[in-house]
Amino acid sequence: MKNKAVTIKDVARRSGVSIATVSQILNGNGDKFSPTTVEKVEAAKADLHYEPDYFAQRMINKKSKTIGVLVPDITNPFFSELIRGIEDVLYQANFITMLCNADLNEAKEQVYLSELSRRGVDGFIIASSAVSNQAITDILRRKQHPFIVLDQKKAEGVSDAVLTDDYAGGRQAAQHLQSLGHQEVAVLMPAHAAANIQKRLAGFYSVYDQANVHVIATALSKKAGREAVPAVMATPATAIFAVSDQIAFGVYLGLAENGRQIPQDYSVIGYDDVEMCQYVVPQLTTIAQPIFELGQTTAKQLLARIAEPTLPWQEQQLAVKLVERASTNNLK
Amino acid sequence: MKNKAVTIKDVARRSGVSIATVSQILNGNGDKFSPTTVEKVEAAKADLHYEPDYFAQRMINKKSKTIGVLVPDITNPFFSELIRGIEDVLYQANFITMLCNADLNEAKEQVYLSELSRRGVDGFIIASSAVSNQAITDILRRKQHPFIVLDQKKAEGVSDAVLTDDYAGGRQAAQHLQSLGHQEVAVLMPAHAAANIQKRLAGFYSVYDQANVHVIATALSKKAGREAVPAVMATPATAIFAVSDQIAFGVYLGLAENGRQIPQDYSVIGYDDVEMCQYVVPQLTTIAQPIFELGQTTAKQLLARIAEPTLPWQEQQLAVKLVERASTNNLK
DNA sequence: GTTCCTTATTAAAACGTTTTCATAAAACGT
DNA sequence: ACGTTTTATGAAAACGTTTTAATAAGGAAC
Repeated sequence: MKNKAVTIKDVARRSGVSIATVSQILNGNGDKFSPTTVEKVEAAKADLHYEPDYFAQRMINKKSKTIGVLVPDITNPFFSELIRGIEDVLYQANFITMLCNADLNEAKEQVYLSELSRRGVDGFIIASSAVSNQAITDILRRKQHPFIVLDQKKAEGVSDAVLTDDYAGGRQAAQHLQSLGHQEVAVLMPAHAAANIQKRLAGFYSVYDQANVHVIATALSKKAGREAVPAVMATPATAIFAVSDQIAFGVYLGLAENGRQIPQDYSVIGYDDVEMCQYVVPQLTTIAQPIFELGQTTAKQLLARIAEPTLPWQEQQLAVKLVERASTNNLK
Repeated sequence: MKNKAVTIKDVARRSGVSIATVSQILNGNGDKFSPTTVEKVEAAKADLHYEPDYFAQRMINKKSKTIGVLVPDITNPFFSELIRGIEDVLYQANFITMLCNADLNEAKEQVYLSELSRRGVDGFIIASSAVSNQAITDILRRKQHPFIVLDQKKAEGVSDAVLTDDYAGGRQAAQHLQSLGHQEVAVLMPAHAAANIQKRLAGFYSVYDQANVHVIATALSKKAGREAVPAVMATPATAIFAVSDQIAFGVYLGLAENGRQIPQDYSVIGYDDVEMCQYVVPQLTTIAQPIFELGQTTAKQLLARIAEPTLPWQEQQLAVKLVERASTNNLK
């Protein structure tokens, strides 16, 4: 606590010029000054280890080259992969990303959102589904923060969005199972699922008749997947569509505990294509979302909006595709 | 962009008092003012949706109630669980945590570190092993930022630290394998491992003779674990000690690809006890680190240091324990 | 040698707060 | 009615920058 921070005044004093001169030179306008002056200032800066005070700077330049990312749960590999994609483009654009883990806690989400806002981030990426529209509207819109909501579309024409084609994903899963000869199938998904997950079910219904699909309410976790197994076994289903790989991993355990084999007794298909799918035995057939690319696209779009705030709202949709591995069995 | 931010002046004007009065009242010193004044100010604040400018405040109050957390790879479940623990205590203490993912990239790490520093975080938790001592010394120490390095001890008596008992962990793994009758065992770990991982090996050697352990250089990833399998099979080992669960998961796949069964052909034991261990088939026997608690302890210690910067450096060590599941086989 | 550009530099204002100190008004004691 | 204390409020300084407009000094032009 002894070193009182070195300020621009110290640099000015040591190099025998005014603070205005120091500021100019240090901000790249050095060509307007004589070489000797420039050199003196540079030297003084180096000697003193001077670093401009961030807060003082921000009082003038309102921009911070930072963007805030809000995710519901960092533990979920989907989000960690997503973040990788986001960081990939943000870092290259010299933005730094501040990540907040809302931890499935809406209050926390609010706190982080307003905190990031106060700290002058230049924009937000919100992957957290719990954020109520109200919170978004209140905080983000009033402060006119550029933001982009990811992986779900709450309201039309009111913000940018990047989505994946959930309907097609659900449809492909269904088509795959049907082509394998499964007549009755169980779908594992949350009771009050976000819009994107609802669409997966809708896509599924475009192939299977409602009478032949058994929807079982399951949270988006391994634990919930495991616990859903008895309910599945109470139906005539021979195949299971889990709307997230996490659920599917839980199902693996649940099935094993009940002495059932994958894919002989049950075919299972997941959703997301998290890295772990390849390491589980048998390897998990799943609907692959381009997670990394989703992050990249989102970040790019946010950057575009920051650069050009008056652009019309834009909505992008990324394709998904079936990745066939070893967890589904042909009944024919 | 039309609404120029509302400042304290606007509030003062609207409520017919001075800005000093507004500031006092809004900072909880309202009892020094007449009730009517207080009420006018509160009303004006509400009407105008006034929020004090963060940067202006920070120019005065140097504290930010934020701590920066640097991790090497958010994708790794070990770190995501750790972060959960950290956030758990930080959030309760009304601190907000800013997470930066160094992405195994040392340059990125440096950038984030200095960026967080500039932004006036009150302290750091550094779980990122790539940070060179040099960087820590330069940035953190010069600025006198409280910080704590996690999961490794680079230098003695130079900072706080929280560790787990890696030596005991390695030892327990070895004892378990030995008690099962394994004579020759393979250890999968990085060639230039961090200090904590080296200790696991040391602990292992306290049980097994060096001649009977076959160390195979393996990065800390699933992919690397998978690729290490042929090398393992070239040794007489009947058991595999992977220094992280990630590696062990890779080994599962690699063994399956080579037609070997766990635990009949090979016993495998992991390290960390990530949630996924329970979901893999067979369930993975592993050395459990108290990951969440590790995060909590670290955060608490940092908070203690911030509150009392002159405390002597403190070092805590947490216990680990063997969790026996289904991936190890008794040869006797 | 006066006028007029350049060129190199700086004084001062601004950013939006918090805090310290002074002051006016009211209340009190006598 | 007058000093004294208390209460309620505001003026101004400070935080550390960036930016704008002004100034001094040097040439060049005539």
